[in-house]
Amino acid sequence: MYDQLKLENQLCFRLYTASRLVTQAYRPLLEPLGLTYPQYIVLMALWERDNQLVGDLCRRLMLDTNTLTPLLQRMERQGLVVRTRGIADGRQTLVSLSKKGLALEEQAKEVPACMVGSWKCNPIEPEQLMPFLNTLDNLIITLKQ
Amino acid sequence: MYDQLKLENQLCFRLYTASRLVTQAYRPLLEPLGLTYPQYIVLMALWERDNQLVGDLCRRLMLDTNTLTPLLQRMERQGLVVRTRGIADGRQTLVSLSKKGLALEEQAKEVPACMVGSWKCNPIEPEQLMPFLNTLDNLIITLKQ
DNA sequence: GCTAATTAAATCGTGCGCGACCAAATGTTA
DNA sequence: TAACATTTGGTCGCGCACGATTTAATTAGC
Repeated sequence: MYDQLKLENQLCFRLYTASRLVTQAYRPLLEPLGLTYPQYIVLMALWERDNQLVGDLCRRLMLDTNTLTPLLQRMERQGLVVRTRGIADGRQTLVSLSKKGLALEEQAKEVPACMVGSWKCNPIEPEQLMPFLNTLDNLIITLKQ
Repeated sequence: MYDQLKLENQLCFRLYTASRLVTQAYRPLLEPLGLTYPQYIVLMALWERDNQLVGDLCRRLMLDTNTLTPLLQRMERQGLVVRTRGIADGRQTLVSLSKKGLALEEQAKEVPACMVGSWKCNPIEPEQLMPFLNTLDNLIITLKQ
């Protein structure tokens, strides 16, 4: 039995588990809006800036087209976004918010506070939050190369 | 545009992205062993303690049977584990390492060091590692309730 | 001893992630 | 302008995740 193979010594297992549990925790909050978690982050990107190319969203969310294209197609079927072919460049697809997608922002603005409010005890000391986020950002930057 | 809906302010988006990128980073290391990342963590659990019930693994990995059962079935088809019905209690399924699964530990023991070694720059300051892991653990404990 | 409730695992359906591959539009070079 | 390379999205297949349901074995109540 090698120490470096123990689950409790794994950074990766913690990240994997925490990410899954956070997504699970969002589910009851997003279900009333008819959204999955990945759909929610696509909308967050579009609420920040409407009318983005598929490629823009890929870079912003660090997802490849083989993930985003079907996701956006489902969202179009649900009437959350509209996809239109680029006029200048016929290869491009422009993703825009529908009225319904735009209106959802009003309901979604309560979600982050509800999430934090649902915790019985605070899992993150206030003074630990920024270092924690910084470490995550450094990890993302390092792994993105 | 609400601040609390900006992607850059989201803990969840960082966790989601970091987890995906870490799993991606493991891929080239695990592929030579014929393993996916979830299969790797199942094996880590079994290398720590062989002969566990499906339910034991569910609790240890915080995954439900509807994820683990098909995963274990694929691993059995690949000859990594053996699944046997409980003798005392016929409802149970005992998961054990095959010879091949046991032998893989020798190759896998290099994986964690290879992972760290592949980073161009160190994303985590040594003195930040423990607080970072603690925060992840607190997050997991809070969300598991 | 029979039935009801509980428990353990399996099954089913949907939605991601992602490697591998493909098609169309655009650029580039000669 | 014909030939080739590049860019942009899309398609396909497989392996998770996970809610919901089902099946089979055990236990509890009467």
